[in-house]
Amino acid sequence: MAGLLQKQGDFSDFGNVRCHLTAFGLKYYQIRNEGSNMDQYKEEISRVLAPLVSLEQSRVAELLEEPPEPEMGDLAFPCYILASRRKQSPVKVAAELAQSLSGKRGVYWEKAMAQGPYLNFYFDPVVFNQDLLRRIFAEGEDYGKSNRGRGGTVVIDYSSPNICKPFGIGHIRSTVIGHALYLILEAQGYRCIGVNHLGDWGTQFGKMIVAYRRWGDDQQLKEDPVNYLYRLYVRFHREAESEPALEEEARLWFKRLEEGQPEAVDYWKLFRQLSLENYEQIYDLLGIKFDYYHGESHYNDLLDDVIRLVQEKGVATESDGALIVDLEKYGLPPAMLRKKDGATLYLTRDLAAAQYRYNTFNFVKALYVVGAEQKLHFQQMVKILELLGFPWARDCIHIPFGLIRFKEGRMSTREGNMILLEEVLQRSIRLAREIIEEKNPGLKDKESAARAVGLGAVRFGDLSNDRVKDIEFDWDKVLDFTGETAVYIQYAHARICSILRRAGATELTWHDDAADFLTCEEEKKMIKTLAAFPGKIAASAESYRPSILARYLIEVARDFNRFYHSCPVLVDDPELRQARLLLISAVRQVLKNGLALLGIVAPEEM
RNA sequence: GCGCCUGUAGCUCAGGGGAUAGAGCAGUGGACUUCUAAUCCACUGGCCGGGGGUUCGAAUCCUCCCAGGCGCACCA
Repeated sequence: MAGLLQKQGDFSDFGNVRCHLTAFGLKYYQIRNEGSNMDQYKEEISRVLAPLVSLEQSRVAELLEEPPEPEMGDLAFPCYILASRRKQSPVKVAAELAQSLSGKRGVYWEKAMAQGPYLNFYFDPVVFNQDLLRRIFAEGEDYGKSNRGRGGTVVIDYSSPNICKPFGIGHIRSTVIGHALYLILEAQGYRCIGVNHLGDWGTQFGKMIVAYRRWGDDQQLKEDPVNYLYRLYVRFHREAESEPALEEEARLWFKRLEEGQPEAVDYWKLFRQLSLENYEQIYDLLGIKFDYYHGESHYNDLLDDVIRLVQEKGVATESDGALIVDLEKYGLPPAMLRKKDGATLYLTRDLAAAQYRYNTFNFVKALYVVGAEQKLHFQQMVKILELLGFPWARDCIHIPFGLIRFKEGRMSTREGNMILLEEVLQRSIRLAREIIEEKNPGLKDKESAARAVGLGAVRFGDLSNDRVKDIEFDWDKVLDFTGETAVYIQYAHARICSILRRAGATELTWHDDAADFLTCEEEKKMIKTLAAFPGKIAASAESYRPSILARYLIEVARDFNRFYHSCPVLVDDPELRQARLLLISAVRQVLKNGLALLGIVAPEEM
């Protein structure tokens, strides 16, 4: 077990330039459904209610909440705060309010009733359904989007693997979460810029050069570059335990690299190129793109300026020959910017990168989708940027995520104890292919369905849980396509497509009369859930948590499955049939739009 | 030692001041002559880590403790 833990340590160190992750001090705001139709409903109800309860209308709107059960209506006003003011029980207050509203209705709500300490409002279901479905049909692919970002630029630093190390399962979190945030923020009207901050600089290259010069073999490098480099890296650390001089030699080679010594630079270029080619295969498979591959080396020319700036501003001091920033006043340990041998560090490069990003892109936010274990690093970075007088320092936000860890004994790969992301993806796709072969042998394009399902499963597994929590890697769980998985959502989508195909309903147009037919419980619940979509995207964006959207899509699919089992769509009654076709078409739209924001493909057949 | 994160059903997790704490998996029992059963329905399963506090009301906020994880000057 100790051995395993050790391996885990190696692994996470390995995978980690930016690979694990969190946003400290982050408040998870409860988002109001800005731009969603719920606003109109709250607006109307709060306008009626405000004078009766002697509160500001906006305050009333804030207090309105959704009841836990559908029988309790659609929006509820809790009467507790009035109770203490009026010195009456909340139950009595609710009853009196209901009394004064009895027989009244609005455009959107049709009645108000007291239930215990709550005043519950019931929407007019026809108006509600018309409103919402009309909107979904009108907006189509844009349903759910908003323009809250107003074109502001958000720079998102994600994936960021370490050159010379294979793309392990540990890298998936930053890659997939970062990409989802990119898409989600884009849907909120931000201009997103994705940066892959490759770990292509640092003393590790000194180590690689030493290892390759000692033990390297051109032929093996050619055959399987990244794995071979990784083996050399592992070997370096093993040998360095008994021969500490290796470490010193590595530092020397990195120094040479920083000074531009040609042999060192040639090695570096070779290693970088080979690694990049490997990563790009995986990005292609995942459908992930970056606007810039600006690795750490990209900022080399700016490092002198950073050092000069911190010295001029008097924030840095010499200590034992190294250049550090004392952050004790701020409750943080000292941060080192230059080692005694003159070489710079990760933090130095990040300070340069932050300034570069601000100067180049003029961002409103710069997100760092990086493991939680680097929280301190980003606290130091932001504090130093503040000390340097940059007002935008507070817009640099660490989006942390938990580690992927392994059950003991689960992993016994011979070399290095690595699980390669590529292997995970391929296995998942293979399993999807087998299941499709078994369940739907007549399917035309099995390969693309298998890819959508296999890749979606892995992605969703990562996105559906709160990112701050550690994830235990478990093959059985990764390869389980039942229950709360992407497949569940994709399957609902495919079923809808199938019904629409059978009905020959390719071009559907919404008409308000259809709302009269969508009145059973499953339909009402379904429509209400669809109405929540824009608010869920906004909440995901605001708290940088794709899991909110992922969980919501499970709910949509679940509501659909319940509807599907109790309400047949292809019935004889032409009006009911048409109404249900319109409804499921709207569901399809939401599922498709939502999955797209998570980077998951929704096949029409599977 | 100091700091941060996590602790909810057997397992994996939602819920982050309000109405009886919810899903999935696992278990048991049902539902395919009917739109794909990768689905659905029912049942079983909880001192929400523990103690104190704030509040009309706490899984949720504060505080202390316990357990696990992650950090804490020449790695990234």
